[in-house]
Amino acid sequence: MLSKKTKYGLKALTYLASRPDKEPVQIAEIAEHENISQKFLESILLSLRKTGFLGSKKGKGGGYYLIKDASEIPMTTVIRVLEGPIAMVPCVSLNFYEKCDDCPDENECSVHKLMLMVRDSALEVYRNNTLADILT
Amino acid sequence: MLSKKTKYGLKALTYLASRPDKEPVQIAEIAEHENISQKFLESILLSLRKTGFLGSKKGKGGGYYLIKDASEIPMTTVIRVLEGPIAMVPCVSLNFYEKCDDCPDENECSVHKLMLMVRDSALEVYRNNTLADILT
DNA sequence: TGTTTATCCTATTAAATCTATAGGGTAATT
DNA sequence: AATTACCCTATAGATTTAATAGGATAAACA
Repeated sequence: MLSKKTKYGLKALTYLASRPDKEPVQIAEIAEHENISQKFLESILLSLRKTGFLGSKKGKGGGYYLIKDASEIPMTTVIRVLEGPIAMVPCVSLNFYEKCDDCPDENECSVHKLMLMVRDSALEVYRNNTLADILT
Repeated sequence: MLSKKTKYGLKALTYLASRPDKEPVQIAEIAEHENISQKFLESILLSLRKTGFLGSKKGKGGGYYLIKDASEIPMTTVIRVLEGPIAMVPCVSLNFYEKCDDCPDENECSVHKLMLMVRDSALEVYRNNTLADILT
């Protein structure tokens, strides 16, 4: 299940990307427009800034804005920052690999085999779509 | 993230499917072979029996066994029974649909648009693979 | 320079979900 | 009758997620 954090983060990025100009947008405006708890959104935008997706400006007329063009923001990196691993089990994760406690041999594991295919199919979608592609 | 329940359930089904005969296998044997808590596995196998994947036999020589041939058990149904919805958000789920509280219009939602693609790609994998296909 | 605006940051709590265990009941076999 | 092994409910512990609280910091503007 997609976390609210990821959902809200995506919505916020979309809202910023659909803006005609690149002027800073206040948290309050995004929160109201997307029906998100303002304080919760605040922490999400903060992490998106720290990971290099957003810039911010303090004081009057301040807010958040996209640093890069929406077409240069692939979904793979957005999902990994907000949601974490794309893989459903750590043993098939490219960026968050971890061995299973049980399971002596991954190559003999049916779950590994299946989840490898699922990961690849999800990865293909995320790699083929940027923020610009999911604008409505 | 895939739940342990799904992981263990899949492993148990695989273990039963890889058996040469269709004789009942005891919970204890599966639990030991797959490194699963026996009591936890017990509840998982119970639900797999109730949903029609397994048969069981009590008393000495008893245990669980596959009712159908592994090649007739599609991953879609296994995943839905063990894990729940295949979709990552309820608003794109075929079998567990639910409208989002926020989001006045699904057709205008970028998350919806993206997750629809992800669901379809996962669905294709699950539909094209039966229990027989993931045996190692 | 002081007030207002709005982001920045840490800590904490509330809620939900997942994982596992406890403890006994029931049915079949020998 | 004794043993074996599944059946079933309830509950506790652990982890994760979602949200809130409360103030610190920095920029704009009169």
